[in-house]
Amino acid sequence: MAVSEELDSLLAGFDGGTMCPSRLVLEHVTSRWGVLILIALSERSYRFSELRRRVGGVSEKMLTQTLQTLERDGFVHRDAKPVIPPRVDYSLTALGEEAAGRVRELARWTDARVAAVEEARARYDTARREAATRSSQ
Amino acid sequence: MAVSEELDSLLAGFDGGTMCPSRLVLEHVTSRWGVLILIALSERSYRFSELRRRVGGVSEKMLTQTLQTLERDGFVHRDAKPVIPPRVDYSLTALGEEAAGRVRELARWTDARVAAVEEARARYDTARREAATRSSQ
DNA sequence: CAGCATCCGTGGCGATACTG
DNA sequence: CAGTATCGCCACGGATGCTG
Repeated sequence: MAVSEELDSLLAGFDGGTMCPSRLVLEHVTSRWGVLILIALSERSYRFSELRRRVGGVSEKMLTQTLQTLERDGFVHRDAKPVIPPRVDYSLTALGEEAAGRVRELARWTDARVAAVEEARARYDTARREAATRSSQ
Repeated sequence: MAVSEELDSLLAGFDGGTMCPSRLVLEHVTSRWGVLILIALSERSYRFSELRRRVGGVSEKMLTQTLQTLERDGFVHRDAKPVIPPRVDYSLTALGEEAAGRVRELARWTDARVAAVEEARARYDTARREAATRSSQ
């Protein structure tokens, strides 16, 4: 229904025998650290360790790895200045800004709705608990 | 900068000692199968095996697991009819529709931009290859 | 049909050590 | 400082078999 027959290949997961490319891209963008890195870089450009501090809990390895994936996909621009000590600035490309905009929308919505989600969880948990005690009687 | 100091706790990852709740919710919504399930259910309601066919590549286990997470978070409504053979319909709640809307936006954008991403990858790969041959000379 | 339980492999991810 | 390289765990997720 609706207006979205164009997402068929994404949902199908295959594009004539091989893995659907758009699903791969979507997984990069929605990956655990990809989301947070895109949001951080949509604020401003960051140096490597700045970014590591900004995105709480990310390991050095995952930061490197995710940045490389995002750079390869054309979302992130890596500017390595040939100085000592090394200095590398990361920023979003035009493509990255477009993606980050959507991701931020989702993140902002999530942030706004956390309370509603936690209420739903409480209802779910008590409902399950009551069902459990009832069946054990 | 910009308009988004409200995402600070999300980026920090911690909310006064414990894991930030909004990050958990975001991870559920952006999880590998969560994204695709939300998109599918935004078309219409689906029965379990219907949904399994609609979302290509998802195993029965992951479909069950992801649906339970989304149901607990209040995104998905589970309607189990007491009939034989069993029939269970899944649909989005109002909260789920809101989330799915954002996710769909991202997915549609991704679908539209796959070509640009693949061009970026080609540029990245050839650039790296040239750098490699140059350093091996 | 719609699950749940179990086993089990892969790789995501963190921790550590080393380099330019 | 900004990485690369290596090791190792365990959790995500697939395959199989069983139940109401």
